[in-house]
Amino acid sequence: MSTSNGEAAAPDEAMTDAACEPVDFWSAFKRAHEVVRARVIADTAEAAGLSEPDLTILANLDKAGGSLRQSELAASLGWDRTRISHQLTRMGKRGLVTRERAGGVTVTLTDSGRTAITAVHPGLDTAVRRHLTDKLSAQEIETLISVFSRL
Amino acid sequence: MSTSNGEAAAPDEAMTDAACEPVDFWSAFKRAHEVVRARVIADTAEAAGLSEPDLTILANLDKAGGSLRQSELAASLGWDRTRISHQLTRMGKRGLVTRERAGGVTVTLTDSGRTAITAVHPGLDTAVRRHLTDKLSAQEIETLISVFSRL
DNA sequence: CTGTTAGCGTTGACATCTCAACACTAAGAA
DNA sequence: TTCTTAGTGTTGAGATGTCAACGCTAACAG
Repeated sequence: MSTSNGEAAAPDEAMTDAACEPVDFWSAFKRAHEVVRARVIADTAEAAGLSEPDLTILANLDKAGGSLRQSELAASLGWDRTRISHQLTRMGKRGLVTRERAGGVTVTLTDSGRTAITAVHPGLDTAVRRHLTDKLSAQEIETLISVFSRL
Repeated sequence: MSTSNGEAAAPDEAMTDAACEPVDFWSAFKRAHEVVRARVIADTAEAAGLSEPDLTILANLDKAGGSLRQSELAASLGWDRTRISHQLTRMGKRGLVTRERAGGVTVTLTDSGRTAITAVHPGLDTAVRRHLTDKLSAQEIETLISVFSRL
């Protein structure tokens, strides 16, 4: 409609032509991440009335058996202390987790939280397949794993 | 105990190397994106007293010659209208851009804004190379470009 | 016992992002 | 003209992320 200027504005062009500028390659990376993120969250968290950080915390707690030290949660996610603290405060108000002092602080799933993550978990795997891995060949996935672990 | 089959997957499965599950592959994707983003921003925007959204807006305005319709800015970035509006309000208060009504709204770099983006631009390219493309082989970059454009 | 140090978590202020609701303009239909 | 519709931008509220400053606890030295 408006971008008839033959150069800018079209990220698709930047992508197919990314070999020329590292910055365009980085833009394509950001765009791909954002697109997949939005689709996966729409199919999982949003469909269950949860936010993305809610889902991230709940999934990690569930994988660890239902409770974790707050610092371990932070470390396993690569999150800041204050970010975890604020997020758990919000989730506590909504009844998804509880916190108890025991040396550090131990975070535990409530029944409500366990119910929520149990309901979402299978859909999460399905959504990631549908929006990401199903669109890639086995060899591409291998390459990406190698690349991601190097960064 | 929720993951009765999560880690007990038969060894003969011999999945394509690392990421046993799509969800783990997705986590690695998110982590890689976040790591590169943090490093690039630290070396560019933060070093110049700008935020990431500041830098994104300024770079796009500069590439377009210094001014753009607000709606075109939003379209070229894939951002929401309200997001652009709030961000430009903040940047306007800091003297980086001006806005004028002309049918729609035209956004223009101030001298201050142009100075800022001009100072950062070369460092941006360098940072992306250092933290991203220099760590990848030409073939890997080719593969990633193909993957990103498919998503 | 007292002071120090380090680790862990909280809090408040502020920046950012999203959503819903509203306002303004332009173009076309009645 | 008047009404309607679409496109565009703003605003306010709430959720989220980041930073600096603070409080608490444990370990340890004096």
